This record gives sequence, structure tokens and C-alpha cells, in this order.
Amino acid sequence: MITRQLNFKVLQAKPRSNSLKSFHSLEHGHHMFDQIPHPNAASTNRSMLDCLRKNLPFQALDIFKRHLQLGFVDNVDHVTVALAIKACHGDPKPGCQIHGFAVSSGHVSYITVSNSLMNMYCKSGQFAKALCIFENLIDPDIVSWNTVLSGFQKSEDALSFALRMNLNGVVFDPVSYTTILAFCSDDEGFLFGLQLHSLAMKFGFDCEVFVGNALISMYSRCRQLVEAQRVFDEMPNRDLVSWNAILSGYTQERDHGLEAVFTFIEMVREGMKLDHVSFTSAVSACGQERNLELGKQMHGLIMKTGYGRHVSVCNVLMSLYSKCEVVEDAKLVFQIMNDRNVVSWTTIISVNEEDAVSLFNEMRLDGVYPNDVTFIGLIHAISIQTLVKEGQMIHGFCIKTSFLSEPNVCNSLITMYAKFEAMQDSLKIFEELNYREIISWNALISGYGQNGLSQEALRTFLSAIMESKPNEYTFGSVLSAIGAAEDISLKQGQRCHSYLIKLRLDTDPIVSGALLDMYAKRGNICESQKVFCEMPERTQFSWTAIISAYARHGDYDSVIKFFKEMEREGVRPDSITFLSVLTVCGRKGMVDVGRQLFDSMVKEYQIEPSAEHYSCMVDMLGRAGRLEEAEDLVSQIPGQPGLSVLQSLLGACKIHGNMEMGERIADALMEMEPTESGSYVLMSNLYAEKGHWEKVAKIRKGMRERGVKKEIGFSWVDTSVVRGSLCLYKFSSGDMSHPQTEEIFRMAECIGLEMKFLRERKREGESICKITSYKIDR
DNA sequence: AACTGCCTAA
Repeated sequence: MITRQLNFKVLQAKPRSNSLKSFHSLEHGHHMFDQIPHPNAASTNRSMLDCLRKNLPFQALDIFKRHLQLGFVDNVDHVTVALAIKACHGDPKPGCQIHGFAVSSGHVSYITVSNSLMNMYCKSGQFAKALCIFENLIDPDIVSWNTVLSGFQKSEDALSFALRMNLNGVVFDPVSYTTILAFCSDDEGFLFGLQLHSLAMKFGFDCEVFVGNALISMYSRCRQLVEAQRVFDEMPNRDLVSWNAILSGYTQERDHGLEAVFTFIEMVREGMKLDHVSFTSAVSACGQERNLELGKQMHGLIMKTGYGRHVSVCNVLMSLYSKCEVVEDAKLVFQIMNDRNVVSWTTIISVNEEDAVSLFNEMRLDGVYPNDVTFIGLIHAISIQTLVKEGQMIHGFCIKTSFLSEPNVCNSLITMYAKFEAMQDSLKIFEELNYREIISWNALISGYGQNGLSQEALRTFLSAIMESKPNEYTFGSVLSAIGAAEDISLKQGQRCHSYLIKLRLDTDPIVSGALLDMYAKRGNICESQKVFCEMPERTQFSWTAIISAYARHGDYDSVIKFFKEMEREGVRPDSITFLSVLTVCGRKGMVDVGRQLFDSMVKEYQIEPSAEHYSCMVDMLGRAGRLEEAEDLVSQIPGQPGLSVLQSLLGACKIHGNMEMGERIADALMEMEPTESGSYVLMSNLYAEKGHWEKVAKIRKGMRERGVKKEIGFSWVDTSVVRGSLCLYKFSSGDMSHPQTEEIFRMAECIGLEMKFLRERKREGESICKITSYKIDR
């Protein structure tokens, strides 16, 4: 980082005669080059100026062109040329023509004409031309310097130019201060801004409203709101812009929405006349605060003051209503708008996902061209509705309009195809990316994970870390893939963990939640516990993760302990938390506790029970033999009871040998899912236990006829240490395909023997705390 | 007659 240091000596020097003085007394200083004006030139200038004042630049330009076409070159002086350049309004086409005329007529030697030209080129985005004119000026004045200064794109370059002004002995005028301050935004800019502030104070320029406003804005951008407020408070006169500047300062800073709201209220109290800038900031603050009531009041004020159809104001109002989940009101705002821009359409597409595609078409008919954000919203809407055809069409549209070079659009498409279960297409888009940033890698990894392709997810992760720096989302996705996979060695998870510690990401809330979950799913609850203990802050998410982890291991006491602790710390449980707690109650047979918790979930926490909650409750009641109660609960489920609920109930019938209820449930299940093997197997086992062999045979026959196959169960053995592969070895019973089958069988026998031995010792009252790890000898 | 300030939303 370069530390920019202003030369105070130069800046404190006496202002040159043509800078400050002329700024303050425009009407006196500038006529020394004027020739005695041609009487017609004066009238031309007057009428052009008139048009410009009425905001009719095209008419002003027409007057100028007509004069030239009719050969009234004498009607034109350097003031006319300057006015004509101004009338171009940043349009370089007529601008270049007038530039040519100014050169051939010699008017370009007037500094005002050159300054106007430079300004025109800056406004039209042809900064290089402006700079070229500047470098050829023999005697640039302060306006020339300021004009070039205002044209820079990068603040880095602008600040360097300000230093060059300083070195050349140019004394800043108020316009210079305002212009430079607008470029001070980062840490380095802040240091520069501080120096400018003290200088401005020395010269008394900080009393100028413009400079004060620029200072407020600079401090706001540099997140120094206390300073911004101080400048505001100490200003001798404030205008609307000053108020808007401090208002937007609070709006942009996170967690300062309330201050923004107070500022707005003060503005109203002081009787300030509000404009669209005030309203956009104030409504945005309401949105951040999710304060719908105040937002509605502001909307009323907006209607009253006549800004009810202003594009930007309407756009933020839509955003406010969508954030506060009153989508209908957002739609109403959209309907009353006269002019809708890209942002308006993109907002309504994102808010109104069901109609996203037709809204997109309407937008095209309205003549509004989409941008990358539009596509991100549209593709998201298409993804969550799984509209495959539309998705492909939008993909085609993006290819045709070269939006595929927008990285964010590509990332959305990768996610979309992953949702469509078309990972080849996701991969294709990924491979055609110009630049693979970590977000794209993340989209691919999480896509593989969500499609159950855990090994691919892991392989992609390993490639990703070779060329990009992974972030918390990368680890979140890969850890969830490893957690879900039975055939990936836990060593891969441990590798991720070590890498996380190295990157100091292991305490991030997203990552540690995923880590905890991964260990729990892969059977290492001790590690889960450790991760939980090391979390710096415990959110609802982390509490739920540790509770599910213990629930997965059937540890009733720990689950209840953590659940109570969570409630004690005032963290609200969610539907997943309850699911874990209820599951473990069922396993332990704590039916009454479970019932009580279920009721408190519905009544106290107003959580709508899902199909999983119901099947969990049914399972719990069923296991305890309270079959009638369970069936009663099934009948209370709104809509049709799902597959899993009925399967739980059937399982309970099997356990307690209730054939009559079992038959009823099994019939319903076989009708719902004729190819699902579970219900057939359960029912046939139930008949078998009761000795109804002819019914068993009938079910088996039915299974064969309908083509129901029982899924094969697999086990895994970790040979990754030996073979150096990523994955575990999968085998089923009687499987002899592994090259080390013999050793594996021998080892299995040993494990069996040791288990038997330990069981006997336990019966004798010894506690077992040692788990032996086995290695296969080669 | 030339140069400067507040803007938010997807």
C-alpha cells in the first residue's frame, strides 16, 4: 500500500490569481479574451442558453447546427461553442464534430472551450481524449484540473492525479475538495480524506455546503459514522443533500437502520422537503429493519408528496414489501408504476417465482433489456420449480446474448442443472467457464452432493483446492457429501478438518455445523462433541446439529440434556430439533415425554408438524404398543398420510402382532407404492410369526408378479490405507470379489470372537471402554 | 460560457 502524503507547504501557499479568486467571482474575471461581440452572436448565445435552461439541449444544438449550415460562422463565438458542447449532453457524436469545428475555427484556444470539450469527453466515457486535450494545454486553469480529476474511473488514479496537482503547485478550490473526496472510499482513501478535511478547515472551505456534504459522504463510505455525524452537526448551513448524505450513511452501514430511521424522522420534524433520494434511503432502512409499519407510513408520505410512481422509490418499496413477506403489496406497487427499469422487472421476477417466466417475456415486450441479475433471479425461480424446458430455453437465450460470459449467470445455471439431476450439463457449463472462481467450484461440489454423487463431490473438491482457495461454503458442501457417503473413508473427513484448522476456518458457524454433522453421521460422536465445545457462538443451527448427532446415536440422556440447555440459553428450537428429540424419545420408549414435547412444539412454538414428525410420533406410540392411539394420530394428519407414516404404523403392527390393523395398513401401502419392498416384507414376516404360511406364500407371489425386489444390503471395509484409494470397499453377504477376501473373512471371525468375549466379560460386570482397531496383515 | 455533492433496489 502506498501511503499518500500531501505536501502541506504547497497547499498552504497563496492561491494563484486564476484559481480561487476566479471561482468566487465568475462575473468579473473572464472577459479579458472576449472580443467585442458580434451583435448576432450575442442573440444566438442568448437563445441557446434559454433552451439549456429549459432543459432542451437538442433545440440548443439545432440552433448551433443551423447557424453553421447557413454559413453564419460570424454568428458564433467561443461562448456559443462552449454552449454547443454543453448541449451535447455527453453524446460524443455531435461532440466530436464540434471539437473539429472548434479546432478549425481556432476557438479551441479559449480555455473555456477546451474545458467544455474535456468535460464532454469525460461524460461520454472517452476519458483518454479528455486527458489528451489536457496534456496539450499550455496553461491549464483550476477548472481544467478539476474536470480531468472528475473523469477518472479508478479512485487509485484519481488520487495520484490529485497528488500531481499538489506537486505542480495547484491550489485546491472547493470543487477540487468535493471531487477528490468523492474518490476516497477505502482505507487508503480514508487517510487521504482526513488530510483533505484538515486542509479544508484551514482554508475555511469546510463551511461550504458542497464540501461539507462531500465530507459527510466520505466519512460514511469509510464507515466513520461518528465523524460523519460530527461534520453534519457542525455545519453552519445544511441543505437537503446534507440530510440525504447522513441518512444514506446510516442506511448503508449494517445494523444502523434505526439511526437512519431517526434521522428521517428528524428530517420530517425539521420540515425538510423530502425528495426521491431521501425516500429511497429511508425505505431501504425500513427494509433492513424489517419494519413494515414504519415502511407503510413512509409509503403514505411518498404518495402524498408525489413520489409514488418514481422508479427508484417504487423499486425499494417492492424490496421492502418482499422482505416483510407481503408479496401482494410488492405486486401492487409494481402494477402502478409507469416506467419500469431492469431493477423493477428483476425484483418482481424474484418476488413472484411462479410467474417468473411469463414476467420475463412481458419484460422483453416492454422493451427492457435484462442484465445478469435478472438471469440469476429467473434461473433461481425456474430451478426451484424444476421447469426443465424453460431452463434449457433460458440457457439458450444466455448463449445467444453472450450472458454466458457472466460468471454469476453460469453459477446459477450449474446449480439449476444440478437441481434437474443433470450433472453432465452442470459439468459442461463448468468446463466452459473462462475463469473458475471458488463460487463455481462450490456450485459443482454441492450439486454432486445433492445428487448423491459423494465420490464425485470429493474428487471435485480435491481438484478445487489445487487451483482456488476454498471458503466456508466449499467445506460445507464437501463435508455434507462425506457425511452422506458410506463408502468414503472417514480419513477424508479428517483431512478436511485439518485443512480447516490450517485455514482458521474451523470455528466458522457454517463449517463447524457441517463438521459436527459429518462426524456424527460417520459414527464419531466424540469428535462431534469436541467440535461443538470449540464453537465460539452457538446458534440455533449448532444446537440442532449436536442434538441430531446424539439422537442419531440413540443417546436419550444427552439429547434431553442439550435440549434443556438450549431452551435455557433462550435459543429457539426449530422443526428439525424437535424431530431429533422426538426420535430419541421413541427409541427410549419415553412416550409421555415425547407426547408432551410434540404438543409444546405445536402450541408453544407454533411449528407445523411435518410428515416426518407424524411418522416419528406414530413409531413412538406403535413401539410402545399404543396402536390405537397411533392410528388415531394418523387420522388427524391433514391431507393424505404419507408413505413413511404408514410404514411406521405397519412396523408397529408387526412388533405387536396386530394382524388385523397390519392388513389394513399394508393394503393401503401396497396401493400407494406397489414396488416398495418394505411393506411386503413386513407383512410377510407378520404372517410368518403367526403361522399363516399360505398368506406368506401369497405375498411372496404378489411380490414376484409386481416385480418387487428386495434391496441388497451392503457393508463397507476401509482398505484405503492399504490401497491408497479415496473410498471404502463395498461388499454384500457371500461376496468374494475382493482380492483380500480370505484375510477379511478371517478378520471378521476374529472380531466376532472378540465381541463374544467382551459380551461375556460385560455380563460379569466389567465396563468396556476400549475399542480395538484392526489392521489387515498382508 | 467551463469543473463539484446525496440514491436505492434485484
